[in-house]
Amino acid sequence: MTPNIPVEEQLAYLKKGLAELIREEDLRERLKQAAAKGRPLRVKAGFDPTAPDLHLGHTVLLRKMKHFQDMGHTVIFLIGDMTGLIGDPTGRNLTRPPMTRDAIAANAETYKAQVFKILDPEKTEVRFNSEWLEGLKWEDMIRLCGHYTVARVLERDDFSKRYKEGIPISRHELLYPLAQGYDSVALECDVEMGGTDQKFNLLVGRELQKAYGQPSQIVATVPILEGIDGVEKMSKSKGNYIGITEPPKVMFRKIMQISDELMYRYYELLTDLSLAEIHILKAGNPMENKLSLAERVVRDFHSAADGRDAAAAFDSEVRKGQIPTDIQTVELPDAGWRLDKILAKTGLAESVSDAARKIKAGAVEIDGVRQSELQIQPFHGTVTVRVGKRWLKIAAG
RNA sequence: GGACGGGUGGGUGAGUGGUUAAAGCCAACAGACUGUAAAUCUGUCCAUCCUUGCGAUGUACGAAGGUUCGAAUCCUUCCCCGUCCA
Repeated sequence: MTPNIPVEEQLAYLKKGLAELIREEDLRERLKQAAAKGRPLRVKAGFDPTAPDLHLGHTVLLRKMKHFQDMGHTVIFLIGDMTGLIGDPTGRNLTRPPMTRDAIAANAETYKAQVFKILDPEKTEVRFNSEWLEGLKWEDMIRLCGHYTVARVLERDDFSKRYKEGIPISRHELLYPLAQGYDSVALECDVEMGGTDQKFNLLVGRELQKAYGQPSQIVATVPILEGIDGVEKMSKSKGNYIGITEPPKVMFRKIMQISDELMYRYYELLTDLSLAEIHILKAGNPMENKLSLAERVVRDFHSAADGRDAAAAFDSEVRKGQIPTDIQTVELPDAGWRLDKILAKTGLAESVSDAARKIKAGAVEIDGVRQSELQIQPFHGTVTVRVGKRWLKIAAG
């Protein structure tokens, strides 16, 4: 049931941090109806089944979904197992192999474990779009396609760009927006959310719902979070992401790596601080602010204790240059006393060649002594090896 | 079905018979500097071997063959992609 929160108050809360809301009037109206009938709104957001590793970029959206839950509404976490077959438009022409039921189920579990760090499980429906898409017959498909023109699909920015540049577009990709729109029809969504890059697809949902005799959903987009490089959007394939299941220390360090400018953007999109509060922060010490952001993020996805520990570790290891306390120990592999081979075998370097390069570059230390030779003196007991920012204890047998 | 054009290293993208393991740029990785931020500068960026050398060997420019002392570069076949015409 919807708690009795005044509509205007809900609206203000939900609007905060949105990139765009189409249309505000409609949402107000819908909220009123919901309140009058005691029926929570159905708010959908779709996710790709092949990438269950969520990163901070996804959490911008999840946070907003949570806000709808806070207002008593129902959130539908939709896993696009059918649309996932269509694949990533920016990728090569590799057709995605159909996922097995088991794989999809496993991914779903992984998703749940992650999203419920933010979402309230009680107010979340987890659904799969194969539930309705799988059963569509040719006739249904034809009717569905009949509701949308090719020209309109090609209006989508990335399609038109690819088309102009002669980059292949396969026919099935054009189905993606329709399928996603149909999801809204099947679920009778009141609101659909997504990143700003999803705007086109979200709008298709509005049109299709109309075509199927339903009121058009409200579309709410959230800003796209830049990756830690500060340039491209955060994405796993670009390697500029911070995964929400990454260990506290890694998470912390990655945040410390971002530029000062990006830091405030992260404050805006990844914390509940108001714009006014962030504005005040900007007058303060950037280093302190960044440390505090890093700790805050770690706390959100791990625990307060983890946040403190990560902060302490950063302070001692990075700022004071002390040796980490949690270095793993491995047995000395059977590689003779050639340092390059030892590094390769223990995974400190990608290959023997890579190890040799790193040694030459002066990135390798044993017990604090920089190494420049491949051949090392035999040692007894355990030594501490550093390669760049990676540490490992190696125990001689 | 026809006529053209194209497929190069993680990504872009040069290179049309010979210091080309393949320019430049981006990413990445190290080092310096710093707030281990960013920016900047420097170096590295296929693998293996050792005698660590501007060393040797192997592998690499869609795939398979062929021509040549020598091919990413020429020829043949195949695969894939785009454009135009039907």
